[in-house]
Amino acid sequence: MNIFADFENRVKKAVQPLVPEGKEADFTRVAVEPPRDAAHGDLATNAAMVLAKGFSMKPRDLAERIVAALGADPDIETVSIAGPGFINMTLRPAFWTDHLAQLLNAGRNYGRGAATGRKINVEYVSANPTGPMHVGHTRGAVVGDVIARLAAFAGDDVTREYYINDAGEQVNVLARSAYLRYREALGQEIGEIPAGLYPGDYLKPVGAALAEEFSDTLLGRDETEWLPIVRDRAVEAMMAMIRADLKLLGVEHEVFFSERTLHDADGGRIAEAIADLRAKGFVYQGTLEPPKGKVVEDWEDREQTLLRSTEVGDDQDRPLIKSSGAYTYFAADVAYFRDKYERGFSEMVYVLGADHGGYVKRLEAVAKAISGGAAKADCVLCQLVKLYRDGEPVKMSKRSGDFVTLAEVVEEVGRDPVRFMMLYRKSDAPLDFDFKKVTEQSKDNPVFYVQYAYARAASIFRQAAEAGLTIPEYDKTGVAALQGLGDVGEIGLIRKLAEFPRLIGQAAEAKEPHRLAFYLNDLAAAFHGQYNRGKDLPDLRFVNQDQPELSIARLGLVKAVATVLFVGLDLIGADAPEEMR
RNA sequence: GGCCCCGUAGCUCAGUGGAUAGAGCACCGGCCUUCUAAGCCGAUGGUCGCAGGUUCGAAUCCUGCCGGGGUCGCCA
Repeated sequence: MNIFADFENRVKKAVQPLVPEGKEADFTRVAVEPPRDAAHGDLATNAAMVLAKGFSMKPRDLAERIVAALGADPDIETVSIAGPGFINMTLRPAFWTDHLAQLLNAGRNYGRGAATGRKINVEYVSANPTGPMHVGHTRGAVVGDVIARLAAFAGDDVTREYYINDAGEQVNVLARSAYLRYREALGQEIGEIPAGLYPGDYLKPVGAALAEEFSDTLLGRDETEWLPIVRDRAVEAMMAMIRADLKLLGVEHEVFFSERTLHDADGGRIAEAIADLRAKGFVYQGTLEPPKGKVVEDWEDREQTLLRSTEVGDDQDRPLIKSSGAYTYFAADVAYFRDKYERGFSEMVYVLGADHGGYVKRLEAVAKAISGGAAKADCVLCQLVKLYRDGEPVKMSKRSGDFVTLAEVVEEVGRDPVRFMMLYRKSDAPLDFDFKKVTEQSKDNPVFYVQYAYARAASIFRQAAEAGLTIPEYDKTGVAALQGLGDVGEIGLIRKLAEFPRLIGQAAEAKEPHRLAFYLNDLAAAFHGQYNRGKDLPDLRFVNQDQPELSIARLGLVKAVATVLFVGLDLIGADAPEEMR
């Protein structure tokens, strides 16, 4: 179904007999791509340029022989050599209409990859369970979610995972904050929330629930007694809130992994991981250098248990056990990676905020140390989102707890614009999000533009139905009906559609979901463009009373566009509306 | 200071080894007394931060600079 992969194989077959005696062809760099300029044809390959040296031939000479071999391919209409040795192919119109029929037969499975057998784990969001999701978490949530959807669609076995940081000091702070609200719920005067505790109102219901459950029995007791109880209730409540927020965004994880389980039984899982690494020779006792070029007050040079991560690509060895004997946060990370590895994943994707860029190397190092290269860590960094309202920056103050929450954003503009716009930029570039612009109904707003393309297709079908036209099933017998398509814009649309399976593979492989958003915008533009051509040239209109057969063929094309738009929007997690309100 | 990300048209950005580097916006010029709803068509606009290198070929890969952002911990 991926015509580029298809023709890549045809090119390789054509080249195989041309391999000189005693030489071997290295096909790894051979590619078949859509040419930049449509005037160059439908497909282009660099095979002659890439292989010429190994064959001890001149690129153009080799190209001529490849061209001769490809000339026998019945799907190729013309094939020519251009520039330094490009081989340009133009396919027969029947190939395109046949491909269109295949697309229509595949329906919403068009572009879906065959099962790869690869198990990949995508960890994303993993926000601390200390409050509601704020807008800063949104990008990573959407990016991770769509990376997972793309990978699954491309054929991988995907698990979406959320790491709950429920073992550190911040959840103790949460517990103390909730305890204050508990006292408040019992009618005590608590005054200002002390600095260092979480001031948000969202803890009031937690306090009330505690008062309900325990009445005043937690009062007057030592913190060591009430803290674990309050902490468990508070973390649970925060996670319920976070899940609800994520659901508003359409984001769901299969696994919520508790950090604390790694620490249970005296840190059994962590101890196992360290023992494992120790057996592999990566663990030693020692001291670290203070960071250079940065003044660290009260630097203490104490001996700790360290991971020799520099051995596997890290900049610096990392502490596993503090001089106090406690495990570091990093040690839990190591145990967590090992847990994933033991669950059979060969690729761990981490979607992180850009401020975690420093973790990339150490995570990659952990992957090498634990798996010996059998599994890899793949980090995707998401830059900040800046909020605007009609061009003016939205002020946010973290200190006062006056941040914009994810729920507020979704409530104001809707799930679809949020999801789409979070992808309308490379992850590692900062993103501007304008509350006003993302809901504008104009060509400048890609969310609207793409959804409108789908709605327009639906509208065309409604008109066709009124005109008494129905779309047949485009199975093998229906191919003939499509052969009336031949206008340059129509073939252009089919070419654009044919790029979809390739794009899916590339976006999934590179973990770059923004490519899908841009592709959909391009496809929508091509579709709107063809539609608009019908304004000046009535012969090109999709529905044309005078030419019912041609109209039916064109409806097949519209159906194909609608199908790919639907699948693409679905992968982004946005609706494909039948009409715009 | 080390490491990571970014630098492409006036603006916002695509383009992860291919051909004459693209899109939207802005600006400019037409069309918009009609059909297929939320405009359409066209033109202008570039030392791809700089300098080397690898390659048949570099915005893309490597090295070094310049500029912007992030990061550095026995924190979580």
